[in-house]
Amino acid sequence: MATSTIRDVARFASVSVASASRALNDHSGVTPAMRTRVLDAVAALNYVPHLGARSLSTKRSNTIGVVLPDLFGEFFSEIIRGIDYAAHRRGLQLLLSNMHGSAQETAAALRAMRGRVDGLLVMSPQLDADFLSHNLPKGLPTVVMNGRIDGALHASIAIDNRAGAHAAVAHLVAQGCKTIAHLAGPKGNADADERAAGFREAVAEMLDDRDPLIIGGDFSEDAGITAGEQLAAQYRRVDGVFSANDIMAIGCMTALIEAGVKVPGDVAMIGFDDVPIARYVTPALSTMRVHIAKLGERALDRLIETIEAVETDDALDAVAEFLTPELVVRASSARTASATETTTPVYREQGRVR
Amino acid sequence: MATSTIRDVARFASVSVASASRALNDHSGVTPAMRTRVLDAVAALNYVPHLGARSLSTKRSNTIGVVLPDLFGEFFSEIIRGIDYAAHRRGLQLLLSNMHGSAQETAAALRAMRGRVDGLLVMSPQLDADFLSHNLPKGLPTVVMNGRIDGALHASIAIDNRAGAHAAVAHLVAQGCKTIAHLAGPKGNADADERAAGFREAVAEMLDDRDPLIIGGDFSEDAGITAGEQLAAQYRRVDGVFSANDIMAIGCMTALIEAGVKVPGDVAMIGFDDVPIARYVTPALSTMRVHIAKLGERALDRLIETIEAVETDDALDAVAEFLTPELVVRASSARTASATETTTPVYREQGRVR
DNA sequence: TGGACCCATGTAACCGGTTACATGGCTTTC
DNA sequence: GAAAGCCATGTAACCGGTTACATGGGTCCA
Repeated sequence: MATSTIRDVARFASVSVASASRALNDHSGVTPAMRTRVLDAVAALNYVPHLGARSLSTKRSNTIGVVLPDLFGEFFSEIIRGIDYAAHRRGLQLLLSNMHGSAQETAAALRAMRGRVDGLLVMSPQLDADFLSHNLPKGLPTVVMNGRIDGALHASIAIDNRAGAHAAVAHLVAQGCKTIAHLAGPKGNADADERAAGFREAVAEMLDDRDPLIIGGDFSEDAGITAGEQLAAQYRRVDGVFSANDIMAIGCMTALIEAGVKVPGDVAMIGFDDVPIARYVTPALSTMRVHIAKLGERALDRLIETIEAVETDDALDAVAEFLTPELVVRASSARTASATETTTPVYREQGRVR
Repeated sequence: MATSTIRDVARFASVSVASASRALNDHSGVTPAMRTRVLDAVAALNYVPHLGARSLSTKRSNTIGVVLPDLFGEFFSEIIRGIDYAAHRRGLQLLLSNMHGSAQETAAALRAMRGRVDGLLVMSPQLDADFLSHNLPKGLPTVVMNGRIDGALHASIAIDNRAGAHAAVAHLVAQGCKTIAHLAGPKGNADADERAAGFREAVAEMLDDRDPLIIGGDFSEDAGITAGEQLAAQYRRVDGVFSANDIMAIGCMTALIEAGVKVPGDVAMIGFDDVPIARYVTPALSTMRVHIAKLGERALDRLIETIEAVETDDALDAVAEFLTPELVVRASSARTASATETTTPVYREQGRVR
């Protein structure tokens, strides 16, 4: 049963392919009689349009390319969920391409999008602007999530990591912490680097500490455990820890408690991201909530704007947009009697461009 | 800067389009001189092939369509991760289509795949076989994950929910439970229904209980909490709970503990799935581990086999394959002194066809 | 020296849609 | 009653690749 084409439909209905096409796409100027003849033929032959062929001639694929790095669980699904939600609303499909590994592979993934998508969503905390702007197919509308394209060549949307770090430190200080350490993410990761930088600024500002303890990590639970063991062996030095992500914070907390250090009694702990697990650990983890799904959703919305702007020849300037994380206070940092599990928006600098 | 086509490349290099195409695709019978001329032109014009056009003429898209229902966090990302891993190894891309909502929408999503993918991976715990086999584009190799296509029209791969339920009950019985209740998933969901059926069989067999308590749920945490409150109010009746998924088990546990019921002292608890959170709650949750990523990976592998079989005209019979969940014992069910956090494979019936 | 053969290259058809333009039958209008 | 105009339909070109087949120059051998 070879699948049938529009020419089969036309032949079966004894009309021309042009008429068949017009009838199928609800064009004006088609007789009702014609329409039903074509539709009958479609039903009889079980015809399904070949969308690849269609997009070749219309230059529209109704598909958005999504290129993501290797992401740990929740982050990945949440961002896809956000993108998918916005795409679905518009009847768009998603062509997904994870880039495990090398820059070369990423370049290949990017080129593989040419001619299959109407626009591109790229997330690349590891790659620099040069590489991207050199490898993105020209003429393909693109929105960069969470990277650092400084040249303003492309629209971008990112998490305001600095503001998040400031808020986290401010919270710990408000809880009475005097010596705060930072559990950092992998070097070279844009988010991790910015959180560390924000931390440095904040402790310098609020505690006049210009040489704070920064423990290297890689966003993994094991790194958190190692850090916790290290801290426990010398814990007198710190009374607060700001971790670059939740998973490390959880590992660190586990190790500290295991070693007899009280959390939050001896050391207050705060993470970053608000992954679902954060709520379930004991003590529940305070964190800077990043609305990841919204990041994806907003990115897709902006991509659509960009695509439409290109179509109408509007020049749309490639502004950077920021999503500000939200402070979520839970038990792990609650040293004072004040309420836990409250979320306090801080450092609203939406729209700020660096 | 209009993006250039292969004809531009050919013109620039003063060769024919056929030669350009051959040089680009490493065909045999191309002079080194010719190859370099073409490659130079490609570099000069910054040419990137239009993959949509290519797949139209080769009838190969190197893309796999993935149609999933609305899935809660970890499950979604894990299955995509598995599929992506296997796809990536083969240089394939993924065209993603979530189906929120109606059957009609799902049908649309399925047709939208025609002409854009080489094969289809469909997951549909909610939809029945008739609907699927009626709406899947004919002639498109398909593997159904986790659904119930009984007609053996398509290859399928699913979780052995019955075996999982048996193992869970067997474990609770081994822990000394005499009266076990089931916290069920949404009616109409194939997985949920099978887990409930397996539970019924198991308690009838092992405890001679033909009318066990089954509490309705919908896979959400809230449903678990409600169930826990209900149980606490009358908890003398049960000393073990088998929940159809982990999230409900966690909600249930929270509510029980809140109400002063000891877990596992008064009531032993076991879930299903082994989502990451299971390890982190207190007490850590025993569960039937489903290797979700492997499900996706295996599904893709089988799809490739199917595609290759179609190409070589081999008849490949559409056998159903099952993945057996693995018992993971943690604190929530540890009433005897025996080891916790051990995984014991049980009910290995891999390859069993119903 | 000429015919057979090989092989690198070119010409043009094809994949399956869409759509600009041509066509021709009908109504409208003087 | 014929010219003008409208509108439903058909013809064929086009999107950007691949590839079957034609072509023609060079080598080999009788």
